[in-house]
Amino acid sequence: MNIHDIAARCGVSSATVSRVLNHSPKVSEKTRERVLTVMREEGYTPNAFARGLGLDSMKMVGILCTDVADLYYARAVSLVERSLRERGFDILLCCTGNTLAEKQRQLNRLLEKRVDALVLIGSAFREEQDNSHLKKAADQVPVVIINAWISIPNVHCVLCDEREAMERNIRLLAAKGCRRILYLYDTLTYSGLEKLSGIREGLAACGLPEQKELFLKTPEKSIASARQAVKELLEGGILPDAVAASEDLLAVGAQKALKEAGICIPLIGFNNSTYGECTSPALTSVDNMLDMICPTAVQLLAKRLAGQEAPQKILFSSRLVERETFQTEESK
Amino acid sequence: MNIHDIAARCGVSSATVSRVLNHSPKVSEKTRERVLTVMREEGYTPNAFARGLGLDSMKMVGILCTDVADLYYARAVSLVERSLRERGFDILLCCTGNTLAEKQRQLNRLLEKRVDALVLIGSAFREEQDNSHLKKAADQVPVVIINAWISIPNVHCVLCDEREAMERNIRLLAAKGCRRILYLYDTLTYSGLEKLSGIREGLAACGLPEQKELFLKTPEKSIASARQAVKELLEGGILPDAVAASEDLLAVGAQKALKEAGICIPLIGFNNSTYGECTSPALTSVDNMLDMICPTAVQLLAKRLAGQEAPQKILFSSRLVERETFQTEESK
DNA sequence: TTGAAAGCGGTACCAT
DNA sequence: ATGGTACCGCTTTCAA
Repeated sequence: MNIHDIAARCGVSSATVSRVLNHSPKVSEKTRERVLTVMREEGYTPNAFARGLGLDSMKMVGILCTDVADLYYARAVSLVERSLRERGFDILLCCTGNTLAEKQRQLNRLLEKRVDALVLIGSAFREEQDNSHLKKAADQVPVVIINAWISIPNVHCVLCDEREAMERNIRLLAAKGCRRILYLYDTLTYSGLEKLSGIREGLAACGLPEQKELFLKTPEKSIASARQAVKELLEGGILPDAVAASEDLLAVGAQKALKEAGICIPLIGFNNSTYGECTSPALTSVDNMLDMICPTAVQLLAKRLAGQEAPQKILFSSRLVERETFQTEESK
Repeated sequence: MNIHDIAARCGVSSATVSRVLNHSPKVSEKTRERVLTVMREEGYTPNAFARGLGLDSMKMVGILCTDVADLYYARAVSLVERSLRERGFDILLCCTGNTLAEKQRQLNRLLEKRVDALVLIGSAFREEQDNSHLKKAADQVPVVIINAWISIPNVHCVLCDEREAMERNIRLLAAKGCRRILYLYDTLTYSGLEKLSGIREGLAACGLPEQKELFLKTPEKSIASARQAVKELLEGGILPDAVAASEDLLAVGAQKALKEAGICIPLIGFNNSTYGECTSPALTSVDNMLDMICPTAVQLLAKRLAGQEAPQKILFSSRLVERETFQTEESK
C-alpha cells in the first residue's frame, strides 16, 4: 500500500496525497477528508525510507556513549532521548566502549545511517591525541558533546564546571578543619583532568600541601576496586581526614573500607547518583546538572538544525547535595 | 557523490559499482579493485536511505523500555544493543513511560520507521487488558519481549522464572526459622504478579500463613518510598523477622528503616544490582540472568529474521547471589 | 562479467 | 486546488 494506491482509490493524484501527508494548506477540505479517510481505512503508513531518500533525513539523531549500563550515562541518555523525542526525533543509540578505534567505527556507522545530528555523551569522547574524526563528523552534521569541552568548529559542548566543583569541595572540607584530604579517582579523561585541577586549586587556595600519597587512582570504576585501594592505603599507615571522590561509586567503596577500619571522616562523592543514596550514611555528592545539561544540549542542536547559530560552549555550575557524610556549617 | 559518479569515474556502469558494494562474486578482480580504489579516494559512502528503500530494510531494530534511566533496563538495553550491533543491526531506542497510550504511540513510531524487529524490555509491556497493539506489531515484524510471558503468535518471550525465585527465597528464609516474612513490592505487572505468586507458594509450601500486613506495597520504586513504608509498618507495631523485596532499591529502603529501628533481620533483594552492593551489609539478591537473557533474545530474533522458526518462550532459572544480608546454610 | 533500465515510495517543481 | 513528472540513490532482473 503506497501513496499511488491511495491516490487511485481516491481518484486524485499522488501529489495530492503527498500534500495531505505533509499538511500542505493547498488542498481543499473535501479532498483532504476523503484522502484521510481512505488512509485510515487502508491503515496506510508512509514509507520512511522513501521519504528519507527524498528529504535526505529520517529525523534521527545518533547518541554515542561508552556504555549505557553505567548509571550516569543511562540517565543522560534517558534525558537526551526524551528531549529529542519531544522534538520529533528518533534515537539511534550506540555504545562504543573505551577504545578509540571502536569509538571511530561507531561514529561512522551512525554517520552512514545519515543521522541529522550527533550527541556524544561523556568526556571519554574527547581524545588526548587525535580528534580528527570529530572534526570530520562536525563537517557533516551538528555535533554536541555532553560533559567535555573541545574547540572544534561546529562541535558544541554543554558541560558542568567540575573543576570549580572540586575546588569548592576542598575549600568546604578545609573550612571544617580537614588537612589530609584523600582524592580518589579512576580515569583522567577531560572530566578527570578538570576534577584533578579543581582539587589542586582548592588545596593551593587553602594553603594545603599536595601530598602524593593522598591522590589515589583506582584500577577501575567499581566499588570493589575503590574499597581495595583505600583499604591498602589505610593498611599502609596513611590516614586521611577526609575523602573526595570523582565518582559516587568510588566514594561508596571508600566508605566501606573506612567503615571496616572503624574510621569516620567526611566524604564527598560526585554525580549525585542513586548509589550515593543507598549507603548509610548517605553520601553528600556533587550534582553535575545533567537535568539541565541534556535538554540544553538538545535545544542547541535544534537551533543548529533550524539553521541558526548556537554557542560553542555552555558551562553550568554544579550544586553540592548535602546528605549525611558531610555538611557545611550553614546547612547545619 | 553517488553510485553513478563512482561508476563514471571508473568507466563502468552503476550496476557494477552496486555489485562491488554488495560483495557480489560476479565482478572481475580488476574491476573490483578499481572501483574500490575510486571509492576510497572519493570517500564514498552509500546512501542508507536509498538502500533501505530498495531492500525495505535499514538493518535497524527498535528497543522499547519504560525508562533507560532505570538501572535494570539500562543494563538490559546495553546487553541487547551489544548483541544486535555484533550482528550488524543498529538500535532505535525509545522510552515510553508507563502509560498504555504512550507505549502504543512509541511502538507505532518505531514500526513507521520500518525497523526489522522489535525488542520490548520489561514486563510493563504486557498489558492487563489490551494487547492488540502487540498482535499488530508481531504481524509486521518479529517481536521479542524480555521479562514477560504473553501468548501471541510471533511474539517471543525470554524471561527468568521469578516465581520460582521468590518461592525459593521463602523456603530458604523459612529454613532459617523465619516465620514472619515481609514481602515488599511496588508494581503488579506480569513480573510483579509472578513474584507475588512465588511468595504465596513459598509460604504455602512451608506451612506459613499469609498475613495481610506482611504484604507491603510501596507507592513507588524508590529508596525513600520503601523506607517510609517500612518505617510506618514498624511504628505500627508489626515486626517481621525477615524481608524479601521485589527490587533491590526497595530492599535498600527497607534496610535503612530497619537499621534506624535497630532491627537486624535477613533481607533478600531482587535484580542483583549495583545498588545492593552499595549498602553495608551488602544485599543478598536474586540474579535474574539478564546476561543470558539478552543475548538469547537477540539470537532468537536473528533466527526469525533468517526465516527460521524460533521458540515462543524461553525460561531461565534464577540464581541467588549471597552477600551479607542473608546466607544459606551450605554456603556458610 | 557487464550494462541498461525498471522499480522502490515518496517530494516538489512546473503546469494547468 | 490539482495533476504530471523528474528526481532522490541504490538494487536487481534481463540481455548481451
